[in-house]
Amino acid sequence: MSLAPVVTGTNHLLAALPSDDSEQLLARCVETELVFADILYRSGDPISHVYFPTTSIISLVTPIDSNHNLEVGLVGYEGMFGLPLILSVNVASYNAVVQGAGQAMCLSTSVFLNELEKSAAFKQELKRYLYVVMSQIAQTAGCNRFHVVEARLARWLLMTQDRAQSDQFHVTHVFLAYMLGVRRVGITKAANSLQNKALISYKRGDIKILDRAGLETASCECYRTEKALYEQILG
Amino acid sequence: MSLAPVVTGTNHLLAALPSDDSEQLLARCVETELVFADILYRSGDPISHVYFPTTSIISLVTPIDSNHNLEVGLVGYEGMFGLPLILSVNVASYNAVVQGAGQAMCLSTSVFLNELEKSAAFKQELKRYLYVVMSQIAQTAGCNRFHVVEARLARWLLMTQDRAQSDQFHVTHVFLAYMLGVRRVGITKAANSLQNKALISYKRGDIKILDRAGLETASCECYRTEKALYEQILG
DNA sequence: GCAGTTACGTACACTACCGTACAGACAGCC
DNA sequence: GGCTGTCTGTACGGTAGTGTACGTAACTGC
Repeated sequence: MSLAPVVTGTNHLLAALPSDDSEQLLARCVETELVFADILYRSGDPISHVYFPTTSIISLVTPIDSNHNLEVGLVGYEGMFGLPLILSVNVASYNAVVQGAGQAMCLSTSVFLNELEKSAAFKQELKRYLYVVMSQIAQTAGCNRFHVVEARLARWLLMTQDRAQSDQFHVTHVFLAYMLGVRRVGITKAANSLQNKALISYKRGDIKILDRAGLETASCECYRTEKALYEQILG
Repeated sequence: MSLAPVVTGTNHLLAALPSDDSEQLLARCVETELVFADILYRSGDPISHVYFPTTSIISLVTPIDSNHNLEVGLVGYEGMFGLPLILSVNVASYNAVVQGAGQAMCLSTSVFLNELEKSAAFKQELKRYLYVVMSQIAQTAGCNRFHVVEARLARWLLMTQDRAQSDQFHVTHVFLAYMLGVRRVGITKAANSLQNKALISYKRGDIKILDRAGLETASCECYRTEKALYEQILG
């Protein structure tokens, strides 16, 4: 999310710590490979491990009713999965789906809670991150309510590009439809439109961002709002 | 939210504390009258006071873009306003609008933070409440995305009835339209439909719940989901 | 008692999205 | 080459919602 150049393979929350705390913490982390489309947790599950993505991306998806799911957040190198633990609740509030394969730093719950008590800076950092996530969920809520599919798709692509740290990544229309809570056909139309405007190109799930600035124009203002909030609170 | 009878004029979060903590805290609270339609805070404002409603109701409304606002949460005697402070962030994430006039216990931020440090039970209670609110926001997000206006209206009326602790309260179609993020006319149609089914009656803003069970059937399952979560975490 | 304001009802053309169905295009595999 | 599964494009009727406009009823105040 930062505009500063990012070293691939680091997690911002961990990197922002004082070097003492950071070294101690990293020593206890296990670098883990997250596999595309894996479901790490389902809403209601007890949380046994937390994840700090470095090159991977995790989607937070909330089940609404028997027919519907909706993505409410995206976690990449700028964030973490396992926030309920900060609130002393050991229950996942959302489904956690691996949306982009890659690496993540992994800690067991007990070790994580231990480290949390040891480092005030760490705790502070994560509390602020939780605040940002709360705001983002609400923003996403409204975005899903008011904005058209094409704008939401553009926003999603931008957010994913930020976290993928690459201008191309793999994601099919079916997957996007699931995330945005629309029909696959709705994505096909919107994606086609973005492609006709030469903002993106795609072929069998391989999406490439061609014109980032244009995509920002095509997206709703939610993208900028979210980014600004992150900078304000954690920048 | 509890099914047990509720003494009007108490706040659940405060009442749930050990009697020592509770007495200490109540001694520092100032009972305040909240006026209908007052905006206590706007998103981004620094938080100078926190509120624990007893007979009042506060709506959390998130501004989405220049044309749209959306209610993401409802705070009555079961909750509080001022949660960001628990995360050490002194910035309101949402607009706080008085949706039901009445009393609330009020604390200045400094006193609140002080009390928070003094009582582990208080802190624990509020962290759990924050967890519930986070989940509810996501649920509301999806509800707004997938469910029809009539079902959402029914849910809103039920939630408000719980918090108003009365089967009648005052709210106009315009106000409801603002909260649910739809046209006023959309509310008129939905409300009319509920009235024709003899579930509610209304006249110039005075709404009366006639058939609670029927209203629960007419509402989406989100109402039950939310209630169940609250019981599970804070019951 | 009239005027102004507030609350609710109805009507109309329009749009985004839905559910479903079907067909073409491409990739991997035997 | 042909088969199979995956991914994308197109098509069609249906619906819940939009923006706008206008009308009516009820309460409020001078």
